[in-house]
Amino acid sequence: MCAKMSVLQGRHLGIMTLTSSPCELDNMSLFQDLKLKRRKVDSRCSSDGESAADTSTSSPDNMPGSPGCPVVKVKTECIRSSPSPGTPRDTRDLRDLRGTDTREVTADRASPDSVFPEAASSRGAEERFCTPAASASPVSPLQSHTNVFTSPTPREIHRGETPDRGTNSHYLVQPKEESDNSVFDGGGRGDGSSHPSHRTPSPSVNRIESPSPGTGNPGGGGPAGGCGSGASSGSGSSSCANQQPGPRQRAPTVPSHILAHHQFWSQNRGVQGYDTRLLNGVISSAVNFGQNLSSATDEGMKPPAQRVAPATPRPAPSVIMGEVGGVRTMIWSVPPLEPTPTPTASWTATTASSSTSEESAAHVLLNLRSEPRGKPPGTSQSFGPPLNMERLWAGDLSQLPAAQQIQALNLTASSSQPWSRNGNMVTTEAPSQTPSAPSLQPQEHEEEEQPMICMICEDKATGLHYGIITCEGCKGFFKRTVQNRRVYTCVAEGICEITKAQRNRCQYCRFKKCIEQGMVLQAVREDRMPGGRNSGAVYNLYKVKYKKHKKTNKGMNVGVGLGGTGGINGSGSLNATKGTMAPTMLEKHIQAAAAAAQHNQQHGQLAGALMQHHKGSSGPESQNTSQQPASGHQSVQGHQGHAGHLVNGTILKTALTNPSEVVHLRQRLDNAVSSSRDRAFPLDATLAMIQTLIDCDEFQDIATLRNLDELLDHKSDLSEKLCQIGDSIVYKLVQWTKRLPFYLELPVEVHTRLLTHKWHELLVLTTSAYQAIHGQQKWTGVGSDGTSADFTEEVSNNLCTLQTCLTSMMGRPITMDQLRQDVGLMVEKITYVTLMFRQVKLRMEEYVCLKVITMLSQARDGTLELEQIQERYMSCLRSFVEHSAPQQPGRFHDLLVRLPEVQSAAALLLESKMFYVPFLLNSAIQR
DNA sequence: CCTCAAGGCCAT
DNA sequence: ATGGCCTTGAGG
Repeated sequence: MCAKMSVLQGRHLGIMTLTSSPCELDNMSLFQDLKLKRRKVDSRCSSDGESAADTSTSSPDNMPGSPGCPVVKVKTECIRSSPSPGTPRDTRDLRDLRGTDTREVTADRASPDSVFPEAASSRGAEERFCTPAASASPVSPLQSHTNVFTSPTPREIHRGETPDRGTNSHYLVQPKEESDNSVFDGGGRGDGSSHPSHRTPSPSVNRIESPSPGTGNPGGGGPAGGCGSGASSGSGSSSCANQQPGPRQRAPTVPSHILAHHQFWSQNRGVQGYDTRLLNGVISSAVNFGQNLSSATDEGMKPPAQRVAPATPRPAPSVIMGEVGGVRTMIWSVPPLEPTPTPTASWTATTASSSTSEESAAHVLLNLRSEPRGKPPGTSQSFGPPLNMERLWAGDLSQLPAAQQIQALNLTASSSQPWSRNGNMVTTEAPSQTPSAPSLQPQEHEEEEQPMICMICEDKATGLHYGIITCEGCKGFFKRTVQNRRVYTCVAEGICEITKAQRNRCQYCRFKKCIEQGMVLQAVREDRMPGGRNSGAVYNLYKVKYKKHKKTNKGMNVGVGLGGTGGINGSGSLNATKGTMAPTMLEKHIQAAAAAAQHNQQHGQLAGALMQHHKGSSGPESQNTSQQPASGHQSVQGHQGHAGHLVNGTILKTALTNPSEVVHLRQRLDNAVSSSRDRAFPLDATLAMIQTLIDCDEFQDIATLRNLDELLDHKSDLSEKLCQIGDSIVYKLVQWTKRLPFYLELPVEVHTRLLTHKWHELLVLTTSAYQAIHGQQKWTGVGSDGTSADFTEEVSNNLCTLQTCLTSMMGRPITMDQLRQDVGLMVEKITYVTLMFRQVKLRMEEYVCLKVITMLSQARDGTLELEQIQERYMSCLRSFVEHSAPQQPGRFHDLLVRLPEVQSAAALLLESKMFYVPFLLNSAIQR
């Protein structure tokens, strides 16, 4: 039981109790502590081949080169698993540093350079990222580590062993903290001293000799080629460190559990904190479960009791923890010293210190006037919205500047000339790029071979890359970022200037600029096929652009009939085009089902109703069924390859630990042998599986607030109520997870990740389904025929309910206007989802399947295991639907295509942070 | 055959 | 990790 995770001793889910750490540690260090210990534990435990191999067979390019970078890098698997043919170029074998706590290693050295002076001396002229401009005083490694901590992406989850389960497989995340050789290495080819790589017009000049040393084989460059160093680095994360936060602040002595509790609810800015808390709660519970199965159902897992509201909030560093889309990123920044109560609404100080004020209470409850997410408080500077790369890789393209994405493909007269865009494009971000740089105007003399300027860094451009004119560096940077789904973080304010000299200082801002300037994600090929011209729309479009530009320079408007841009719809839902990303299992199903049920039009009516209220919120089903990623490449999952794994002890193990699940494993094995999608799911198995899900769902308990009367008592403390609700949500969701029949099939970490990613969708789905199924008694007058009048009436009803509840909770009236302004959109969206479900007459059996499917749908990082389980419930749902509603051949599809709407509503819930709203609505149903 | 925008390689 | 240089390969 080496992965005991003794640092986590949460008594129950609600409290993130980290008793093993000194109470003065802040959240950040606690979490870090946890991760580090966890990793050490893992390295000790990884006696099997995979983990060790993962460490020892890494490409030499991933070897740490020099220490001191304030970046905690996370190494991931090589996307292409071929071993690197080359030999290590760095003779220093630093592998002994791997698998150890970098913090321990680095903390002992006086200065990074003292260990590897040659590394320091080899710094290139061009500063690499992460290198503070004034790096005279090296940052303490420990301090540096706490600047940014990015936990591994799901992609980094490796099969191995799960010590705390005593099984032979683990999904343990192994963050490899390495010194970043990119920081101090001498690289710096972009210092200008090298020969410009500007492509001369005559290709023959460049085509000389060079029998490429390593590979030689032309085919080697193709997809089957070796795993070059460039491709070997997985999706890590890094950050720039233009600014270093001050030294860690010592916190006043506060009992750690109270501190943690308070910091979650009162300090974190909204959902991120909530996620983290959820995460920790899940981890705690899971560990409890793993350690003591017998107690899991009784003492250890009691619902959270009421807690005393935290005392005075301490001025701790602001920690932005958590994740939203795929990767957890933690940023530690020192808050402004002056106690400026930023309007960046949060549970922050207002919750604890101002709860006596009715105004602030309202503020807390309604989370009024919150600034855009991610905007650093105190910055009045105008710049583009923050780029959430996790969500970006999760397929949410809505945060991209849609106009610019389209602009990259749309050839309007004014903006189609990349040369001029460099100077003319009004981007809020990086407003002025070195004005001295010559802004080339193609105009009449475009045929003249003037050097092109990179639209990102103003280096010498080599042509059109991914949609815009860029240099080789930015081209490669963009390619690597997209290919590896890297997640960057800017520790400054996200407005770092990107020039040739400084482009490597902040990857986040560089990539952000790439996006803003119109580089096209979809142009990075998923299949990595070199050469040629994509026959896809993306390539054709800017091929046209380039050619037309060269030939006529006339303003032209190429119709962007680009299906691939359909993801820019603002909803961030499943239908968001994944571009280069392979469709998820869910999407495949939706597509397949769509093909079978194309004629089905039935819910356009309801969509129209919503559209009346929200123009621009496009119905998902209208798009997702027709879209395919730009490259039709789909990795064919080898089911057979996993059959052996299933046979190999899994069923036996399950039979011993969870006999009821054997039938499912059996089914899974069958699925592995022959594609389950085409097989009929036996009805009896279907019903059994569904009944299991229904039994473990506790629909009403999850969808409602039990103690609403207590919450409505405005005499009690508001923050307490909110804590209660939050505790309750975490508790219920975790309990539900642990009751799931496939709970034992997946490691705790995976469950944690799933719940962390999906909690808001699960809430919306549950509460909406509950309202759809049980709420009809209340509003008997509603015909549920999906008319606009129904929708309006439902929204009004819900708002009234909400108004009543919130007024009661706060003890002061809330106007409807205020309510509409702050939660109107969310309530409408949730109502829409509810009506959707009601319209299709959602059944309990279908709801439980959808819930599991929702939970298991991962944008792209889903493991095969997840997909298989999801597949199982897809088949289950389909089987049920086919049997229960044979007259509705399109029902299966109809149900699936509603999930993106759930996601969309959930996204609003996340933004509003008022996660209790759906519960209030449902509680009203009960009363 | 040429073009050129993909991806790969590999020294830094 | 970066970026200069190379190969690739569909399209013209």
